[in-house]
Amino acid sequence: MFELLHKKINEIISLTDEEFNYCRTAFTPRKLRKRQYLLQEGDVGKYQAFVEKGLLRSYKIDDKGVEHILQFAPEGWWVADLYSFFTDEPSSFNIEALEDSEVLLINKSSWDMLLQNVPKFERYFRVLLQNNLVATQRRLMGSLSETAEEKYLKYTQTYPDCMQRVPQHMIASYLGITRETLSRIRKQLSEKK
Amino acid sequence: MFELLHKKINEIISLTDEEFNYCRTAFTPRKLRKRQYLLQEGDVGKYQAFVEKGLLRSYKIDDKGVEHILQFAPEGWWVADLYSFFTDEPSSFNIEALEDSEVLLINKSSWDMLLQNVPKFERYFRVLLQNNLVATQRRLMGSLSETAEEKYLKYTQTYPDCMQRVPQHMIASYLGITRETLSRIRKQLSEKK
DNA sequence: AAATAACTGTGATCTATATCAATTATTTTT
DNA sequence: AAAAATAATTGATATAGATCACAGTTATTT
Repeated sequence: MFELLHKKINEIISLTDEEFNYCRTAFTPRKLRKRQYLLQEGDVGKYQAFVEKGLLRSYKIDDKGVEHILQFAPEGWWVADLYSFFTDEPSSFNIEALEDSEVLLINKSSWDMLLQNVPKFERYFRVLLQNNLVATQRRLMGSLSETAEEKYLKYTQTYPDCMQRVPQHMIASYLGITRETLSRIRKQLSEKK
Repeated sequence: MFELLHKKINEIISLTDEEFNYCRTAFTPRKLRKRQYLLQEGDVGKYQAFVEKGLLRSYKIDDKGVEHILQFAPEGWWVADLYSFFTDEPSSFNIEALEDSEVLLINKSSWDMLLQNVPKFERYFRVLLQNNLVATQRRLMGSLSETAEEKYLKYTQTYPDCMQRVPQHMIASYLGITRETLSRIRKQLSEKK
């Protein structure tokens, strides 16, 4: 159950067996069925989730009722509403399993304890955030400068595995375009090459 | 020279005098004249900069030659190309002073030493990154769901001080719209109210 | 295996914002 | 204070992508 987490942590910091055994106790495993929600808009995002198996997405619904996907989280990724988690404010995000999934949940107090007892974890999370920030900045710059087609090609090339597991209209929502536009782009691409 | 940095660090972690004195040695002060560059596209971003005085921006130029502003950095903010800083790859960003400014620079090896000698800094940077990530995610979601007018109102309300110090066409570039569109939006807003 | 629900494709039309082009402020430099 | 550079405004026109509407597929559920 904790193999992938262990492996991922080890890529960034090295833990003694004792430290990792303590770490285990901080998490609660949970299984999710396809379409099950880990967090719904309006609730407080009490957990950060590490995905051991399956695939989740976090998204938000705007004033006009349109969904916008912030993140897909396949195996080995973290997903949460960080703002809600750290402030205890109600979340504006939804987090939903797109496949039957297994996640490891950590709540705020366990997380605080973990950092206190194994300070190396400050570094682990710092590195994760750093990488996530760089990727999010790229996505933002791209969303301001690229055409719909460029975005589509970029993300299917960057996350080919993940994009294949996800329905097209969600890819569109992730890219910030409509499903109709994405459908037309795919048609064009298949015709020209 | 180090007052603001000291104050800002203290908001997140508490340092002994000894620790802060060590911290000082990690930074090099630098004055920048208006329009002077701290980093140019193609060079490696060797420093993270803390702004003690003045105002900088980081931006990127896309394939069509259009500028896109990632960040304005007034007093108390950090600015850098994190990707280039951590990987030593050439940067695709430019960082330019928009006013005469004073910054504190820290290079990679000093930064590594600082984290090694004062591990509390892991937490300081983790918290900075966390806040930055949340803000960048918001900006991304906004860029996908809001109209040009909504974006304009949101950012002038969120950063009123900063937005007033910056020429209009740069606000437009930050929002991801053209200067013409911004000009028309401002006209409408001034007419209707 | 039907029935239902979820997803994808395609045409017709609309719209917010971009682009192009020229004019008028406003700063900055000499 | 004039000249030069930079920034902002305004009009006319173009366009990428949105919206609407419906038909055809593919998955799930009963």
